Amino acid sequence: MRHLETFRLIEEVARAGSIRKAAEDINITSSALNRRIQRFEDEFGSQIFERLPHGVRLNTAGELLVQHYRAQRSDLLRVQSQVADLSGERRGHVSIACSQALLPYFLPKQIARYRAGHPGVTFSVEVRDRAAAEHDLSTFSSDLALVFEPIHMVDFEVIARVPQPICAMMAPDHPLAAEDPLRLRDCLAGPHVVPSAPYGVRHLLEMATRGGSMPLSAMVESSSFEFMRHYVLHERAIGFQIPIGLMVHQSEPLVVREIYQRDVPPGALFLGQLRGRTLPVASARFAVQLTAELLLQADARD
Amino acid sequence: MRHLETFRLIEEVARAGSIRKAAEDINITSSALNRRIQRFEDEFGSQIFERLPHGVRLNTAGELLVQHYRAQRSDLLRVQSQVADLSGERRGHVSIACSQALLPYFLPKQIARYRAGHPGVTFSVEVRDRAAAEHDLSTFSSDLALVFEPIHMVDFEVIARVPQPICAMMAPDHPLAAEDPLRLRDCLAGPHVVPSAPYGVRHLLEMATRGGSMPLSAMVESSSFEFMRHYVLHERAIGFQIPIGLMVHQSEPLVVREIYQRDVPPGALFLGQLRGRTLPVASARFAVQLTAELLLQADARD
DNA sequence: AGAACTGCTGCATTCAATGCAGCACTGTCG
DNA sequence: CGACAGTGCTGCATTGAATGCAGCAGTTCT
Repeated sequence: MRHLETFRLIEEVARAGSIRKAAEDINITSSALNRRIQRFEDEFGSQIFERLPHGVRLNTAGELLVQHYRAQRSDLLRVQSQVADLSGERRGHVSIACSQALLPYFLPKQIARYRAGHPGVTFSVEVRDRAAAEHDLSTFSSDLALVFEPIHMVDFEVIARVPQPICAMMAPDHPLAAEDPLRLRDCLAGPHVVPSAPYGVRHLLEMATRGGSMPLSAMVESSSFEFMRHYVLHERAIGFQIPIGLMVHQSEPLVVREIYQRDVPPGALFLGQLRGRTLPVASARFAVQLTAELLLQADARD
Repeated sequence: MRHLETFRLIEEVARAGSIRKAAEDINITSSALNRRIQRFEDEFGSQIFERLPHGVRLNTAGELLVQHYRAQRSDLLRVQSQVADLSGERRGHVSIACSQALLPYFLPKQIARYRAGHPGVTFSVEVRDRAAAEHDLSTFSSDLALVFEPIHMVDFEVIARVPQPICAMMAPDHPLAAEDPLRLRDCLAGPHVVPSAPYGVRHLLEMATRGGSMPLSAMVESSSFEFMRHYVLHERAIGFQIPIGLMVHQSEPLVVREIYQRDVPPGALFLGQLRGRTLPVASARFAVQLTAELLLQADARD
């Protein structure tokens, strides 16, 4: 336990970029902090910081060490959670990095449902684009990632995967509101708004229009799906989103229509964890619940 | 680093079965040790020892914790070894648990060859039966296991696998020395010596004779293959061993003959590590060398 | 009943970790 | 060029957490 303290100091120094600055943040003297780091480097057998004229920076050994300690800390949490679990306590914490689409409906409902059964479990939910979500997994700052169309997948171990067709959203009086099938070219012919670059929906739209006669020509581009959802009600425009981020029976007068799948191939929503990691009980159980629910939704759409 | 000290104490107490006894072994007072353990349990949030009238014993939480710390310590060694490696040092330690057959020829040669290239690397070799070898992996007391016909394979991740036919060994003037093919029933008709129960060779012989007309009826049973190898030269008996434990051109006048494979199916020699573990560089490199050599030997026999 | 264990705890001591002040050095800016 | 604001590092005195000592309460075995 105590040792993780030393590691916290190391992490703090790495973050601050200077021993003195880190010492201020932690409220100890710089000399004490300096000595602890020197002592650690002695015991460890190698420098972990390179000394620059304007501070310090982790060297390769340091990076390796930080990675080790993060894994170790998370594993200790897992053990504690397992111990709590075997005394029937069902305590713990679940941290999730997810795409925007999960924020309004899906995750709140799922978390509330889980907490109804296990009130001792706490949650943290962070919005991340698909690159950042994977990064969060590998730094152990999130247990689970729930993202649309992840990119690298190297550290990402897939727990569940459900297809998500791209949908168009629009005002009820939009000319295309009743069109069937709804073609992509018709959507793009009129005014439309698209998500900004790092998002999966944008990526799929790019792929679909590449080489085609009808390019993307968005009048508004945004990183917020919530903004776009509201925007299409004001200017008669088309927006794009995946079904899990939209409710069928919602209060707003929004029409949601699946785009003809030949025009835009459906992407997939991935639930994943860091490859090879053993999750704490609470996270593992919640992942099981999510998996079941996702498969249920996928079946319902067929 | 320092924290692993506390863990060493915990391990010591678990081994000794009593705080006072452990304190004597470590040369500190029992009160100090007692307090450290209590403090740890406070920080950890749960008891890890159950207090019995005659001492203490790890409870379930404790077992979980010990497992965690062993993994953590070994991972720290891996990091240190990687750090040493990136400064070009090629230091480290490789610990191997292996079957007896590897002791006389194979491992000495392989280790010497490896150390010729990397003099900074040290080795430890422990003889283990196939159950114990796997246990050594899961307690992190060995990096690699090289065993004939392992049993459980749950924590055992196979790195390489080579078939090893059962061979009969005998004096040059034994009546069966020139028999071709050499049938198992002929071997068992005369006096023979067999390995004791936990060994793979014995297991395969049992399987081969089960239900057959010619049962095992060993006059001598031993846990030492070296003993058996020498014994067959004194009384005109047949012994059994796998090829890797025997040299073709050896000084002793011993005849080694492969038994007709329809009579006794060949077993396999497995090189393995703990499932999911990342080995220190030295161990990983040595495993690569072993794998190459084993495959070479397998090809040579075809 | 007494001896020999066990884990646990109050009190004094000790030693490792800390805070303070100051040194040597580097880069910046007037 | 020189004052200045940074940096990491170190000698010395102080402090506080960890230790040792002695003793308690409880159990088991002789």
